[in-house]
Amino acid sequence: MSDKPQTRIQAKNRAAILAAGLDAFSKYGFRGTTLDQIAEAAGLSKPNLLYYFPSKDAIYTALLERLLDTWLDPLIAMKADGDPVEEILAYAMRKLEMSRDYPRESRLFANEILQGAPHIAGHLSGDLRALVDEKAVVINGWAAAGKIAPVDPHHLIFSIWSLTQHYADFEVQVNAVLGREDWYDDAGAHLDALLRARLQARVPG
Amino acid sequence: MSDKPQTRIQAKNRAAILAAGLDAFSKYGFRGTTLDQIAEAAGLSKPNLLYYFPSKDAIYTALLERLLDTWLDPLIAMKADGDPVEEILAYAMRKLEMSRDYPRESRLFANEILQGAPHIAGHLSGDLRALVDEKAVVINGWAAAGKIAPVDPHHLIFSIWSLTQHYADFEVQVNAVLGREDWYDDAGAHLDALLRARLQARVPG
Amino acid sequence: MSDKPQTRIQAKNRAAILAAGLDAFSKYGFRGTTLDQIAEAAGLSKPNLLYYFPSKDAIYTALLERLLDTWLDPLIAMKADGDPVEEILAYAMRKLEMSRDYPRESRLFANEILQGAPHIAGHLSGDLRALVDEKAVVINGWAAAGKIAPVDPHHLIFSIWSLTQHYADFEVQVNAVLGREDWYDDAGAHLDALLRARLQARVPG
Amino acid sequence: MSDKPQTRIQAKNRAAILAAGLDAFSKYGFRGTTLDQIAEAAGLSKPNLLYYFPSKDAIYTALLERLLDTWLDPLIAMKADGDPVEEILAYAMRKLEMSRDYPRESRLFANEILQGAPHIAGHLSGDLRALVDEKAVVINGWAAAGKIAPVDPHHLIFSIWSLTQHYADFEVQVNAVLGREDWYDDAGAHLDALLRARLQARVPG
DNA sequence: AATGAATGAGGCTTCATTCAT
DNA sequence: CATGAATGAAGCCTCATTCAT
Repeated sequence: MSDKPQTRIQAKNRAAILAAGLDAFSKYGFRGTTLDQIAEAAGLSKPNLLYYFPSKDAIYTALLERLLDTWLDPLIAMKADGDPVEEILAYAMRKLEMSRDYPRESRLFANEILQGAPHIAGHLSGDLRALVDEKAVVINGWAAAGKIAPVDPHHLIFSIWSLTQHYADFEVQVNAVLGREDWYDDAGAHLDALLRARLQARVPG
Repeated sequence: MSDKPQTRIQAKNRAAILAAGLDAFSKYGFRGTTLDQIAEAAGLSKPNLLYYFPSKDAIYTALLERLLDTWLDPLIAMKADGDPVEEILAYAMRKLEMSRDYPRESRLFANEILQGAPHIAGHLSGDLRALVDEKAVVINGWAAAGKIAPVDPHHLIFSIWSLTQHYADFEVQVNAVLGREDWYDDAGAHLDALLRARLQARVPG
Repeated sequence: MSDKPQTRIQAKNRAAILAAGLDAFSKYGFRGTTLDQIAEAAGLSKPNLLYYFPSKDAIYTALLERLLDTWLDPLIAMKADGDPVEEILAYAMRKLEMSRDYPRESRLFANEILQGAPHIAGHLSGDLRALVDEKAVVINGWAAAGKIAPVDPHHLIFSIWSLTQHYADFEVQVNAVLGREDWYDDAGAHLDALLRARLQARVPG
Repeated sequence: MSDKPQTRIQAKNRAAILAAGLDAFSKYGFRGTTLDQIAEAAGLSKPNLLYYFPSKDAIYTALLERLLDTWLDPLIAMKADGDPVEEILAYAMRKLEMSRDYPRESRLFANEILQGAPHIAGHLSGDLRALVDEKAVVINGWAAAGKIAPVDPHHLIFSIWSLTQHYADFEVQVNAVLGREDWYDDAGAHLDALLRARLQARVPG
């Protein structure tokens, strides 16, 4: 948010702290993470760490804010003037990619929500809700135009969230059940088929 | 596991502790929960609580074990000799009901998995994997018999898990985005349509 | 001390408690021993144990008193009218036997003294001192009569105590250094030779 | 072991902690000593104390290691090329001096052994045993050369240990029985006579 | 910009003892 | 005689944060 001018060393240390914090918070949760862990992983002493961020909570909040900055980008990128099915599928695929490329961020977010979203409740019922409502209008428009099968747009979006984030948030379970870790392409194909079938379903009658 | 005979007071207090523990652990995670919270909610002093369970971990583990005892029941109940589409949809609906009726259990499980499943890693790659593999054979059989569209059975099961558990695990987000809490029927209808479309899809060509 | 009439079961349980207490206190010290340990080893519930002895301290004190009842017997048995050298040597041998036969009692006593003798300080400067002084007179008499070499009687008695109790109190060290546990006869022979040489030493001149 | 460079304040506080710990552990044993006691005596807060030593056990272990570093020095100093009787007597006198000058260390050691030597069992059957065996060879050599009377060297060493350490470990008893505390010279004279008589004894026949 | 030192609050657990039956 | 239930006090240790330099 705030863009204070930073020296190079400041930028480097702040980045190291955030990286270490992301690692720890996504793995152990807020309470389960200690400043010692973060300081150690960031290569700083604890007081020095607190020179960059005033408190543990500040690190966590900074991570969450940074996350929210990009978390919605894939949905924002879904444009009304594209091909409806492809737009929706592209959105789902972007989300799946994020689960692959940024699983820690996904788990950080999941943790926050699980705990009741204490830090971002406002964001959820504010920015997020507004964006989803806006995209719901788009989706309803596509359905009204006969470009996709009629569908509850909110729950469609929830479905895309859950289907994709699952691969990051429940990664250990996926790995354990499949017995291997190279399942990404299969997941993508499956997701494509699942959504495509639904969006192109003929209305009975 | 071992069912020692318990006095009435023991049964009552153990139940109170487990109830309080479920509440707290599902909300704050293992580390974020304190024995004081649990003791207070259970109406016991802290040492008295430890008279019934030897440690914080023991409470958590007992909850997890109790959960795992029933967690897989819906999947187990999916029978090879029923109507394929209806069996799968019934399974999904049972899972959705569980998200409605036992959201704390779902969040407890989600928390455990998010942290890397430290307590139940063995269960995941043992019992769970075996059950899923077994059901995958059934699903593949249905597809081979032309009763459902060909589908990756493992990822289909993951989809059902994620789609349904999402409503428990991300409940605050769902509520915030929808602005209301009576969305259960809509979710069910959406889920039904989504899966039905996929299972009955005609293979192109 | 107090000889209250006891039922058979009372006597049995008191004995079991004292046996278990001796075992534990001699091994872990007063603070390092828990009532749970004693109760478990005695085959009683903790409240039941406290029915027989009102407190942990009472068990410890009872053991100490029982010990003191016999602790001085070997010295008491050293008689002025016997053969001086043989009387003294017999005393030393009786003490050595006690180290072999009652090492836990010896360690219990050593522990108490090491801690500053909080429970038996009075006994030390009372009964014990009187007895030692009395025997010192006897020893001095023997020396004056030319039956043994002149010797400081108090320090002679200290020597016998330390030389013999060492084999009980420092048993693990003795075993570790010797690499075997069947050293009792050697210790006896050594002790005999050591004291005999001193008592029969010709006064130079 | 590792001699990390320490700031002056570190050296001071570590020394204060070790001094306080020695006092307490030698008096009350490991279990009987509390961190509060040590912290209070060292003039530090409890968490600050734990800033210097990671645990109660670490303090105890550090004390024990420091003790073992010098505990054997008197025996090591007994040289094969000196006068046998004087070497042995000098050893005994050095040990007696240690009982006078470092009684707390002696009691700390006695406590550890009494409890079964949980921290230093390895040392006893390792370093200690090797050293004693080595000196036993020396003593046997002296006896074979006719310089001292034949004697079991291991038990001779045990005798010296017990006779001297007794004055530290059982100090309260010695004081109580003698009714005074200035007995050191008498003890030395007695010890000298006792050992000298044994070492110079003519073999009968 | 950085660190060594310090601490108050709290967390889990133990334990001697008491209460009620 | 005996036990299940309960507790207050204390013990070890952790941790976010502050202080001093």
